[in-house]
Amino acid sequence: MTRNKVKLEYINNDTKRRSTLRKRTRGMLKKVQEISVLCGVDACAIIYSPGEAVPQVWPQNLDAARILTDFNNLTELERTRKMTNHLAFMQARCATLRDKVVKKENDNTKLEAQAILYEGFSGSDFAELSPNELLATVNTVDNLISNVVERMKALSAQAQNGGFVGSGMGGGVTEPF
Amino acid sequence: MTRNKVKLEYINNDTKRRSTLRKRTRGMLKKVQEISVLCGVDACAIIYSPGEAVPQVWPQNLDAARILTDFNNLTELERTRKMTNHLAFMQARCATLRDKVVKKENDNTKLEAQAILYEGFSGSDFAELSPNELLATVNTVDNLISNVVERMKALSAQAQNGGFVGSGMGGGVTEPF
DNA sequence: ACAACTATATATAAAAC
DNA sequence: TGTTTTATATATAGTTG
Repeated sequence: MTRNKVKLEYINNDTKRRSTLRKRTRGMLKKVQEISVLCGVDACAIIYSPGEAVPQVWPQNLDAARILTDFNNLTELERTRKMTNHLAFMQARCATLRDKVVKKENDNTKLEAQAILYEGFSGSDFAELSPNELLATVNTVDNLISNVVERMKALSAQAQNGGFVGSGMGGGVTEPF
Repeated sequence: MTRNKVKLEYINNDTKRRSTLRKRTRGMLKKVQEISVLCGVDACAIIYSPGEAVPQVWPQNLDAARILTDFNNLTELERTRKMTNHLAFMQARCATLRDKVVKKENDNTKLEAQAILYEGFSGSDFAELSPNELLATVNTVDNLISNVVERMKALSAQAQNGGFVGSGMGGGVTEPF
């Protein structure tokens, strides 16, 4: 990861892989020592190198054995509880995100419908619309009609004779639904 | 070991030590994963953080236990592996959803901008419309509806079952935006 | 295949938020 | 107290002997 950046995947080249393993093992063990000294914690690393009967371990003394034993002595419950908590957390988070996506999708559909409508005014092609877009458009149109009707009512109340009101409403508007 | 070089000895400052532990633990676990993937070896690290009942371990599933010990309770292993898989799955899903939200948000912004633009052109505040303009609008809406109906017919002929056509028409129409 | 060397990617201490 | 940013030390990929 230095001269070239290296992808995180199994190194097929035998020589390279072994060289990398050697170098990184050294590095790892050094880091384990550092964290343990700097922070005063029990830490331990084990790396199985192919061909080596005994894995590389730090710390090299029997402290390692004690650390491992401690780990194994953790009850199964303790170990799995942490995982469970983590899982529950992730699930909750996922649920939230899902809701968010749904909401965004809705907003989106409405905005698209609106855009389509406006485009409709300027003569866009309905043959291109998908079923969902059509439905959204229908909704928008309906809303538009409500607005128009309301406006007309207001006007007809305002102007006593209201002659124009009866005319335009007819056939096309309400029937197809 | 970066802004300042740090001596390899116990860090007395509480805050610093804890911060260092957190950061280095992350780093360590990452490196364990890397060596294990790059070189295809079994590797495992355990770090006991004060205050945490359970040590930080990589790999996070009980493969760690397999690496550490010879115990082979297959049932237990299987069970935990499932949880681990599930967890990994959830994590991936969360990532995807997060991306989706971002994307939707972007789409949304664009659409909003578009809507604003169109609105600017057509100045469509209905309370402002004159009777004549209303009539024009009604006609336009009428045309829109014809176009939509035509398109729906085409689609319902195209799709044998035509399930969508019947569904959304009624109730949704009144839903305002 | 290994150790030493270098150029670069990473890790991370400290600062900023 | 935890995350993000920044400057620097460290780790290490590719190279050389």
